[in-house]
Amino acid sequence: MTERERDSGARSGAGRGAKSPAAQAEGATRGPGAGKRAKTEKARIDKTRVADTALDLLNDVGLEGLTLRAIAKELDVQAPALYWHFKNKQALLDEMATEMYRRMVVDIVYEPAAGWQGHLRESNHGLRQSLLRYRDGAKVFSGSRFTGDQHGEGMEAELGYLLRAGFTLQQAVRASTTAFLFTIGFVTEEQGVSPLPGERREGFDLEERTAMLADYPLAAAAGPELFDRYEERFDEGLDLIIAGIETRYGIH
Amino acid sequence: MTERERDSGARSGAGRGAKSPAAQAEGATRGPGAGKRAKTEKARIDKTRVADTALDLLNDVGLEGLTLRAIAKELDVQAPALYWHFKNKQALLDEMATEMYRRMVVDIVYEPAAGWQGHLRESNHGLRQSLLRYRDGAKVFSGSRFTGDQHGEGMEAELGYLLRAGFTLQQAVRASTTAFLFTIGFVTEEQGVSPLPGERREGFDLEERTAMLADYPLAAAAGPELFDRYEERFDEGLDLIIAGIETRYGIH
DNA sequence: CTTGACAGCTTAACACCGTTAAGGCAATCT
DNA sequence: AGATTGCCTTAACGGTGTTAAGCTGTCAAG
Repeated sequence: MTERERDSGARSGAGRGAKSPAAQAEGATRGPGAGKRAKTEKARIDKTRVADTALDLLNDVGLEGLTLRAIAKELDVQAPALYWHFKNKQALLDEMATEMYRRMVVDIVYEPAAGWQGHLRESNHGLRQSLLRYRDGAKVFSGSRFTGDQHGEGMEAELGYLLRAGFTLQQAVRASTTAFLFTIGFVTEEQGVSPLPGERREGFDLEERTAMLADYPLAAAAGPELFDRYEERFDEGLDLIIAGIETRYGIH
Repeated sequence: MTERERDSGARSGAGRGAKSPAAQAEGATRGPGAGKRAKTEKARIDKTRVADTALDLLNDVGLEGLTLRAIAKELDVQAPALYWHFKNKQALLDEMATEMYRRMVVDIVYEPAAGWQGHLRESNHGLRQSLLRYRDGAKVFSGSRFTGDQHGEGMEAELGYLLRAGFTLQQAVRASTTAFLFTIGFVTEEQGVSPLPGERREGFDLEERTAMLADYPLAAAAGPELFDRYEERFDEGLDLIIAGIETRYGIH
């Protein structure tokens, strides 16, 4: 118990004759259709449905409020039931992150003629949008690891694209991870101030900050460039990185 | 209680005739000297001593294990005593982050002749080193906000340096935050794999990963460039960003 | 058609968490 | 000397992730 254990090691674990649950067709019995989170229907739960529900709930209550009991309630189930499908809460969060990634891959559309610069821009734009779609999305995403190997496909495509553009494998990895890590850092910070697009967390009054930093005029003047105009600043940061890749690797 | 409240608003708060505690000379009574965390001596506690102790403890138990009861025990005190000095746990974490920043500022030495590129490199190197000094350092740091305005000084110096090198204020802010956010993202990811220099978290076996991604040869081959060689990769990412700043802003 | 197995849930409970309420004690001020 | 007040203690509350054990419906084998 000293360290979080993750799901390394044998998967046999806790139960009596535990066997990992089989994947299951969705909404087999009736499926109310487009209705959001139908509370009335008591259907079987499975890994995917739990993750979906948890992602929905995340936007209402945030990461702190995302308790197993709350998720279970949304599913018309008792909290320990979740342990049949997940080893622990972290495994559920991992599944949520994986699901976020799946949706991201689906959402991104690549303009064929945009070149590797456009490709990198599009994938990181898509990443940011995907993270912003959920409250505390960046924290959930970066605090978890993907389950399975489905992320391999997206990564393979991105690396392949860069190699064909003339990158070495090492250059391709370093270029894309630099952009990736910037995006993660950016959105983490962004959501610390603005948890969801349009909302703004308390205690981030720009004028108040300016007043407090009156002794440091430059730092004070930097306010809007630090806690506002996220769209523009993200684009600019990404452009800086892309320009650096062009210059340093000599690929245009 | 729906949202974390932070210490916005009136600082009067909880107590009966609460008055914010005065800063206090350290180890007034005896001060056992260089001994680490002397458990025997029962001295007065204050904000700084609590944050120091908590930072020490952090390296032993990690962010998850950093409970108020554990911190209190280390200080030979009961947990609720901490509420005399801090509004809540988040305020304590904020103080820890601020203390991390203070130590960082002290540690960084700037080579005068290095130019703005060297300046940016040095400050981000210093930031990374400071975060790596504590288990979950990046998470603590990026999940908190500074108390007071002491960070204004460092920011003022950095921005001033860039302005003198020919940057506009906007360029200076965007250049330095891009590097800053990359560093935060990088170390967050790094500490997810290697919580402290030398240690490595379980479940991150490189060979295992390679085997799992056998269907995706590029992604598989990228392993060492994703979960190893952090020093080198950080330098490279930073260089990419600096090169981009040079190119895009035309300042060399 | 009965009988077992077993997947998938429920109920009960545990240890621990952050936090609050109330009171006690010692130093300081009047 | 008496009151004040800074700083800490004890007790307790509601909530958390997690485990143990038992119940129920489905479904295949006899």
